[in-house]
Amino acid sequence: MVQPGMKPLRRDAADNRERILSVAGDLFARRGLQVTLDEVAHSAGLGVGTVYRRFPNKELLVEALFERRIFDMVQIVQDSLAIADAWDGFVHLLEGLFALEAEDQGLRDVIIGASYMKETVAKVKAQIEPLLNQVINRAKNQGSLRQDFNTTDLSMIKAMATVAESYCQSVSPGIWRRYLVILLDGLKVQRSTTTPLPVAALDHDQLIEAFKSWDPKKRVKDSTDCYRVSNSKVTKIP
Amino acid sequence: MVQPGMKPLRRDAADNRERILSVAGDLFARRGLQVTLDEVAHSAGLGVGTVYRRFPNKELLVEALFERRIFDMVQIVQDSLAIADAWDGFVHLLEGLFALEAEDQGLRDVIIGASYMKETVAKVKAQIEPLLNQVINRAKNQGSLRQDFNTTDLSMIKAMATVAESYCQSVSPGIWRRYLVILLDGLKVQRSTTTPLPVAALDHDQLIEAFKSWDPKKRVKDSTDCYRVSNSKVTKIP
DNA sequence: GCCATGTGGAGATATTCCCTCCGTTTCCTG
DNA sequence: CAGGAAACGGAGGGAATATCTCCACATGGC
Repeated sequence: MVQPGMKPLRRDAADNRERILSVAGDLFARRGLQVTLDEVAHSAGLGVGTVYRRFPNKELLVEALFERRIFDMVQIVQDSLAIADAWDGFVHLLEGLFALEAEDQGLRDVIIGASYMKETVAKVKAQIEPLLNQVINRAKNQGSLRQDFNTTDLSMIKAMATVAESYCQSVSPGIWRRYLVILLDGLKVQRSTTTPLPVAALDHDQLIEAFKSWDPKKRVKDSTDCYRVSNSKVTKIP
Repeated sequence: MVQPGMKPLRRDAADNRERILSVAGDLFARRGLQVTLDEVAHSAGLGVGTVYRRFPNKELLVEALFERRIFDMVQIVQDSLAIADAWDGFVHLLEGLFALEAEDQGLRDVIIGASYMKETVAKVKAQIEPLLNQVINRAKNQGSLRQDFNTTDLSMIKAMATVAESYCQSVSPGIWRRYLVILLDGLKVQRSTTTPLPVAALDHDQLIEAFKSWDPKKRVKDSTDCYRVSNSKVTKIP
């Protein structure tokens, strides 16, 4: 990230920059891009001003964090096409794409919201689209994926698996896989039995807990790592 | 709603009250409880002050609109239990509950958010819960619903069907039924073929359109009916 | 025609978020 | 170790956005 013609950052500044990226990545993953840069600064044990010197505005911080990961999508789709069995390829596609988004609300906000990194996202989506169609049609032609499945269903299925995760992330991260399996069982043309579910359901108390954090007003000020900086020493506060 | 000991409202005031309820119901259904009372007033062709005299605050307006519909949930669950075939009862349950919520974002906000009508919602949920378990267990014992289905999955499945609708409501209302069928096909223990989908998928352009309205910042200022009031005459403006 | 009842909508109040500014502190080089 | 360039902290400016109040003015009904 250090530009060619620029002096390298002073050591403390470079450290802080890294910590900002790390903390922001955490917070965005947990609570989405709605997290304030003020809050990022606090969690990193820094003042807001410091964050804004390193990343002149929120957009640029978001770009620094997500640029790469957006292009990961392309790789996933290509990998899926390279898998010999059409159904396995389809499953690989869903698992790959959903994992990216389900486990990082920040990335989700970038990809489905139209506020940050519009052009990059649009470019990648356009690049991916024909490949998605190939994966889907291959599975339909094989007779494993239901005929009435449409390309646009992909986005909806993604939203569906993802929303389950977003409700439960704090309580049982990775639960989206449970619901993906149910969906896949619904997308297969025929099957004689159910596929075992890879993750346990929430229990009653967990469900209650999960719903609590769903109130938009009380959006959990989830405690991430917090740092304190003093005398050139950085300590992590739990 | 006219309290026993209170004078009835003047005719114009009574009319306006009705129009407020009707307009607010529409707007809340489409865009959720985030709709401003200022906006409700405008759409009804009235000033904000008028709305606030009739409903001293937003909470009370919300209650006036949704009190009944929340109790509809109980009826739906009871009906499901009365259906002879266990699987049919289960399907009836999902269709009934999801229809309520999927097609009215306001009601959804009341039921899942914890901001309005907390006590009422909590009471109804508590009342319903044991019945839900009966519906589910009956279907599992019958051997039609997958054994690993848990009561808590119900909330997640509901969120899943509902999120599809909330993306697409403006473009293809009722599309949640398409995804409910896919989910049901995934929840059945075994099946030899897929169940026909009751609603068409979005086409490519519709998907794009649907995603546009997903930007929280540009949340569609969807045009509902608007009224103009002058000389005691109310005209509807399209 | 009178007046209790109802109306409009500007704006007070509160909150939230992005970002700037500048007095102070820290690093690093000579 | 001293001096200057670089970095830091965090109060607060400014822009949105929402809820709700207030009161001069209009209206319906007796």
